[in-house]
Amino acid sequence: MKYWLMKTEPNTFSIDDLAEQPEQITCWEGVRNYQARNLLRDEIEEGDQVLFYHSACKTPAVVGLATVSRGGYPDHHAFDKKSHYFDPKSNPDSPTWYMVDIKLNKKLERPVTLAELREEATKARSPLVDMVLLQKGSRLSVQPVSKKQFDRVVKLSEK
DNA sequence: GCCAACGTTGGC
DNA sequence: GCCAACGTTGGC
Repeated sequence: MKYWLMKTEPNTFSIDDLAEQPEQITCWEGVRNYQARNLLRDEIEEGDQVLFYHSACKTPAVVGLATVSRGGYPDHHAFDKKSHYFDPKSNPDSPTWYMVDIKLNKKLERPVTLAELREEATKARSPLVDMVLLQKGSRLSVQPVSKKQFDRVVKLSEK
């Protein structure tokens, strides 16, 4: 089993929006970055665990936990001319873009803010020192997280 | 709203 | 293949 962090802008799709989906499942469509695409297509599998992160908002934070309920499959929104995510490069015979489905596990009792993660990362031997999210200039919207990092974030949410 | 960092595009 | 211009991300 692997661990991931996925970013979303709460104005577009928040943890509460996920909670309102049927079966609390959503497809993670619209990722249009090749590095993230490769993860979605090749690495992320059913059963993997996800940190659900709110970005580009007042208080950026990990706000929930989710489970991958379906591994990588073509993002059909790219084929739909009417979709905001339409991309003429992609076609059903040779899809450029992929997505996964995730299911809400739980909303964290207490969000773990970016500021808190940064502070935690300054501590000696913290597993968060090399967390991708905290690297300068890192903007990858789907990123790997180690088990230790995942567990530490969960623990911080229980404080 | 500002702006640094990064990714993509396209001319040459 | 280089690189300038442009677009996007995302923290602050």
